[in-house]
Amino acid sequence: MTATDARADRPTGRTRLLPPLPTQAERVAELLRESLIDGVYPPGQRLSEERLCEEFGVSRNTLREAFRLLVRERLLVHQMHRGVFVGLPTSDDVRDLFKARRILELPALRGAAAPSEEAVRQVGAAVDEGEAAREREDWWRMGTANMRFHQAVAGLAESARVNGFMSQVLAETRLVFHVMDAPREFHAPYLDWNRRIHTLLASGDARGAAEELTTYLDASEDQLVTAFTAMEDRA
Amino acid sequence: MTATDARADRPTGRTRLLPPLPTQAERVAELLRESLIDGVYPPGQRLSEERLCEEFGVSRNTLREAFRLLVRERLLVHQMHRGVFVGLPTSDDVRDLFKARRILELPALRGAAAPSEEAVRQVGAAVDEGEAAREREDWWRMGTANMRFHQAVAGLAESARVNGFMSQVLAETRLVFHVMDAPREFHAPYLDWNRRIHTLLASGDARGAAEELTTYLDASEDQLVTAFTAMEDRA
DNA sequence: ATTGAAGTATCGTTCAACAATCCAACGATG
DNA sequence: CATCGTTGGATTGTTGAACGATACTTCAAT
Repeated sequence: MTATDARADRPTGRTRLLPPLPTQAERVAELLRESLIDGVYPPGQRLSEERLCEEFGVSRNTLREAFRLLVRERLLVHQMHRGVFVGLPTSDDVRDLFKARRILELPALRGAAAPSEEAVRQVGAAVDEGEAAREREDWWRMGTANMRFHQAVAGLAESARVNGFMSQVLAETRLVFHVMDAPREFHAPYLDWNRRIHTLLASGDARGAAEELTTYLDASEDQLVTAFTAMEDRA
Repeated sequence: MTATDARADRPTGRTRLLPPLPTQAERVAELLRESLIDGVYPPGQRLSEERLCEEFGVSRNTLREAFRLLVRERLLVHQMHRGVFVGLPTSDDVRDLFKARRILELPALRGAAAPSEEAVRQVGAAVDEGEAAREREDWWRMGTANMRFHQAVAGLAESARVNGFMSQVLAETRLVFHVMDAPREFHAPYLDWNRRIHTLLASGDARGAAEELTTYLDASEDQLVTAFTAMEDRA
């Protein structure tokens, strides 16, 4: 502590107007995160520090900072002296993810007795986007829209932290879909469910919407878990 | 990629028997985390890289890796070219934290129609510990026990991810208590509530337990928010 | 009092080096 | 032939120093 500790020792209380100007590590993490949910790196694969800091043009230390972030989000797993690997979810993980989704999504939907106009609109927008993508047979965007739908449902809780948790859960769910690469026909049947849920929600029947979502989640989990256990037994 | 790419490129599928052997950055993060929830560093204070890597005996790079972890947990906030600061929650944060707690705790409690013996036992243990601490007038452990109670309630969901989210939320809540340093009389009245909730839960009345918890959370939030807004207006 | 121009301390990032550790391949032993 | 040490190479873990970039303070000038 020097004589004149010049630096202010508390953060600006002002709410950020300018975007926080991401640091390099955060930018690398963002790029990696998108690559991961896009399935660029197959689940279970090891990510070489040497190769990636070459690829991104950053130093090893910066890359490692980015790794920590994604490990915390469970997109990567870290093994001492072995390196980081793309997450490889198991059927247990699938079950746990759906437990978390029930906890996060259902109360958000039920609690939406007087939901904000904007939040409901976002749910509807995701439904529209999904149906449009199905029309165009753009299966990738359809899957993305489905994720956005569930993100919007959790968004009804109007909580920054709940939103953060939910996006983590959904990112990990993307990994699940990549383990068994069958995103096409997987999301398609659920679009109608999404539409139904939104209709009930918009009409004020949060209760009914929650019931629909419950059966949705049950069905989706069953489908995934059976596919997973079959795959695991085969391996 | 050398001719003989020796390293296995997938993580050991086996569930961890040996503890993951924490890396240095994780150990530093753990120490810092405990210091933060213990209130060693007052909320809002800036944490100097130079001073802390001296204090912990690690290099700056390693310390920065630890910082990333805690920033992600919202215990620290990071400002570009300014450094990291201990989180300084506002009344808005308090409200958001309670939204998240309602989402996480209430469904876990309600969904405990057939709760695991062990999970309920842990809830009871936290209640016992709290009352014992009150007896001894050990206010610090009493506060800790109260946190453990709510962690155990969320634990009824039996989901690793939900548990992770909950411990984050509670760690941040500790920061809230440190902002207005009044942990003593704050937790005391809630112990009886905890006892009541556990009794109802153990007797199979999850519904009633959830109602008790609802009023608990409402009261606690009100108390905190009013204290916070008063403090904020004064500043 | 306000503005503006140094000065300084700290952060952001890179680089190079070394120790620790894991893994594959090899070879010895039964 | 199978099993078990040993060894060598590759990768990660961590450090220390360096340099540019930025924000805060100081102080002078208006």
